[in-house]
Amino acid sequence: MNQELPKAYDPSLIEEKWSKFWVQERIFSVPTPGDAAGAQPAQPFVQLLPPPNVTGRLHMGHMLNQTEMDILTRWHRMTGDTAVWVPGADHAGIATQMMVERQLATEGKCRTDFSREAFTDRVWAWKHQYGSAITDQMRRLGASVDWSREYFTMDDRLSHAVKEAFVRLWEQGLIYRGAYIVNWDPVLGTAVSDLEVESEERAGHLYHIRYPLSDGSASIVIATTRPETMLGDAAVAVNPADQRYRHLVGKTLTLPLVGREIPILADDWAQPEFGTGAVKVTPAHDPNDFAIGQRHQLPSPSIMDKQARIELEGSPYHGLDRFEARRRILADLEAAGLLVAVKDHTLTLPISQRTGAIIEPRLSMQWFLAVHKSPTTGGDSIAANAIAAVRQGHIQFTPEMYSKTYFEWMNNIHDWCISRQLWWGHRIPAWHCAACSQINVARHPPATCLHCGSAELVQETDVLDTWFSSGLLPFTVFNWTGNPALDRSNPELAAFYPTQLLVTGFDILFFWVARMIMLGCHFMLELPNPDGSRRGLKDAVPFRQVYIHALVRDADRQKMSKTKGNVIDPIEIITRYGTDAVRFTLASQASPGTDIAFNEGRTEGYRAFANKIWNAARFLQMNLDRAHHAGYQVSLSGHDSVSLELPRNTPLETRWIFSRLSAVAAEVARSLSAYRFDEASSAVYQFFWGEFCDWYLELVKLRLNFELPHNPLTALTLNALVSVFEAALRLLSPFMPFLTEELWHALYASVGTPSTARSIALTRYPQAQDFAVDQAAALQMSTLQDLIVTVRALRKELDIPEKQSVPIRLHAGASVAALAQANAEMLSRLARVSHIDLASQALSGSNARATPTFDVAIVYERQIDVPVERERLNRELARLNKGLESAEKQLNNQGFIARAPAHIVEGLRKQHAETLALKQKTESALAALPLA
RNA sequence: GGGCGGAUAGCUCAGUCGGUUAGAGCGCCUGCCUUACAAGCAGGAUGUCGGGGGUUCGAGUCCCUCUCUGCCCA
Repeated sequence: MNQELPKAYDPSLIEEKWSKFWVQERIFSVPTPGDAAGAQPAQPFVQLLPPPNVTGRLHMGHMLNQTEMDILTRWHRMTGDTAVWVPGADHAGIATQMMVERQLATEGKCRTDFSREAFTDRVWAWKHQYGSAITDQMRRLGASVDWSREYFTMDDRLSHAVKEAFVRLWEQGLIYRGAYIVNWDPVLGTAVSDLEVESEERAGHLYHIRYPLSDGSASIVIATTRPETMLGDAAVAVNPADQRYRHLVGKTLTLPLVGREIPILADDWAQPEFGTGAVKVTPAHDPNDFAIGQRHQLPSPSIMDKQARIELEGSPYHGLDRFEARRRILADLEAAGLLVAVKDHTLTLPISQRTGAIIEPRLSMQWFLAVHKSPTTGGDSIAANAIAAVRQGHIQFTPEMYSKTYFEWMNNIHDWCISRQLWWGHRIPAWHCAACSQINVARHPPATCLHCGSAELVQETDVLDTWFSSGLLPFTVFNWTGNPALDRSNPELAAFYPTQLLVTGFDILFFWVARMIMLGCHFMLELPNPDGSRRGLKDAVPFRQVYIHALVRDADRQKMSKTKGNVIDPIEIITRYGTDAVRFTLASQASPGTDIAFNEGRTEGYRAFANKIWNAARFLQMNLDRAHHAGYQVSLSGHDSVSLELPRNTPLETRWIFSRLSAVAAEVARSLSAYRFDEASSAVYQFFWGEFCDWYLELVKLRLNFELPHNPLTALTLNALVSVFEAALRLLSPFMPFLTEELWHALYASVGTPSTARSIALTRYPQAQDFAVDQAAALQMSTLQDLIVTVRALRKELDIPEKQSVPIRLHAGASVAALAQANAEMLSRLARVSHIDLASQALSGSNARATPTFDVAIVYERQIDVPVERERLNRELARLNKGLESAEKQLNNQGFIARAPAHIVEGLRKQHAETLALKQKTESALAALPLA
């Protein structure tokens, strides 16, 4: 042995070392497969890390996501799959631009002080300086990503692919430009998508304003919550069925303060019961009004600029902020006697997710992706394919209910506004011709207009929505070019597309997951399968499985938020407890569909678990040390060749522990394939602590005897011990990669053989079939455990000092009796039993306990606490009676006997008989209690 | 308003196809410094499965209904 392990587990001493080792040694790098036609890599297991914003800091959601992905990746890698986990970061247009603008603000500057190029240079500089913060944090989590494949969505390679995708969509007639009402964020000065808008209820007012008829004969009172928009009114609408206004339809009104004449028209949109039943129509500043305007061919005068200031040359309100304009207009209307009423009204305001500004619906020129239209090149629409891919089961959601959410959204999806009026992002590859005003969309800047030949071309200033580029990632990270010849011979696409799994939070189900499905199905349908056959939806999908994970909340189940101040910083908590303990905490609570209440108490518990394993390793180390001194040769032959044939003289506990190992391996595999991280981690925890440490290590102490130089039992046990521990470390390694890596190397060092791999992560994951299973031994061990636990409980009750050994009397069938006698050493060590007397009669009385398989009594003169014992027995009796009652009720039911399956009836009969026997014993024990 | 969930021990959650007396972790109580580990060991207590109704031989589990509660969309 080279180095002794410190007495207590200290994660800070080992974690940095291994996270550096994994990265520097490129342990998780997966080489590009040789060529597309060549041998496929084993079974691929490919995942994309949901790219964090380059501006981001690691939060608990990331940590949960990465823990789950890492457990699955390490597990698949160890089962022999080609596990590729691709990391990267998102340029996050809006967030990053805001970050840099804030930085400029501290220097007293703003974006418009710079040229576009100078500004984006600043953003790049920012990115180079701070942009790796989140990926640096990731390394501390032990995420086994392939860093050689790391990307940034603004890299040249990806930018090129984004441009290509845009041009192709344009060529297919799926991208159009037009003036539509969009959600305008006046702080950012850009359009944002519906998904980036949240709604908020606020107390406001409903203003009733009188609009006089142009002929002066009458007037109409309209109701509005946004009176300033009246400057852009194009009409007043009333419901065609509304008797109050029917006679006025077709007449014109004179718009107060403006003097423009506008028509009164009939439209179903006007609800008679809302306000006064008459609504103003402002097509350029309200999506519903825009629709009315389209139906009635109204003009749509725009009255606000990009900062939501009134933009109306010659008007007294020109240049005023929208809310200032509102106050002035209301005052002026009131002065003119036209403000009829002001009523309290709760209104739902659209709020920009990013800036918190009130969204101003604004008519503007934007670029859209048509999702319901078939491409001119043939095939189904983007939405149709995306729906079909899930409907036909090519993509499966876990939990399954998210597919409903997905369908709900996809079935109601609108064309996607993909343009943003930002400077940071992928610039739309379009050029406007100053001569003929036509648009030129091209892969390279055109010298002259394709339509009129003019050289007066101006490049489009808009950039693409960030989610457009991230929606392409499942194929662009594998070097998709859009060039059919190149893509057909691209070995990475051939080997790694579709990816197997996407693990992410529900918050980006629409933003990202749905967009990847839409764009993936659309583009990859064009590319033939690696074997040259035509690709169907089944293989065009970007991933086959989607696992939606839960939200990490605080210990009181509150959502973490900066304003509440309850945000748990993963790095801070890792520093205190170690990464492995935090990972295990998350895994142990991660079951599909359930939010995680992050409780530090549990993390403390799992740090104790890590410490427990650490100390088990020290125990092994100590014994290996002794073994070496005593001249024993211990072998740890290989991580994937545990002997399935145990030597004939293998003691019971070793037969048992191998059987358990096999069962736990099966359980972990079953759980992980169902994303039951909670069950998998609990199975490993239970095995390691509850079986390996609590029982096996204690029993092994009986067999390790270094007094005699060549005790075969000692030799055999030592070899089994290191094999089991080594396998258990492998079993645990996806959950606790740091600890297991350290101890695995230390174990090989202690044994004195070189380790069989550079990292435990590259060894074989324990499989059920790797270990000898001995059902008989398992059953015997379980009986002995019962006996030991029963004796311990009895001792406790009799208040026998822990160190004092006492004899027992045992009444049981011949095989159980023989088993106990044959393992008297075990009973002696674990239950301090000095001697076993067999009894031919059933044992009852205050020193005895009965179970279905045996009765046991302790020979000890001290009297028990009679009232306490009476209470316990009565409780026991009540429990047994309850069971009997329930069993008898069923057994007396003819319907049950006739209809229930035979094994159920048999089982119940057997149980009834056992319970009855126990009841009689309990009753006589009760009767035997002295009256006190 | 539309859609989707949830309610089981003090807390956080499991509970498979409806099947025998409903489980785990944490917490709590009692005893023990036992040569790997006090970050430990041993033992123990804890339930009207939200209320009501129905289906069934049998319901925590399936159906209806009510109450409370969370989320998404408009």
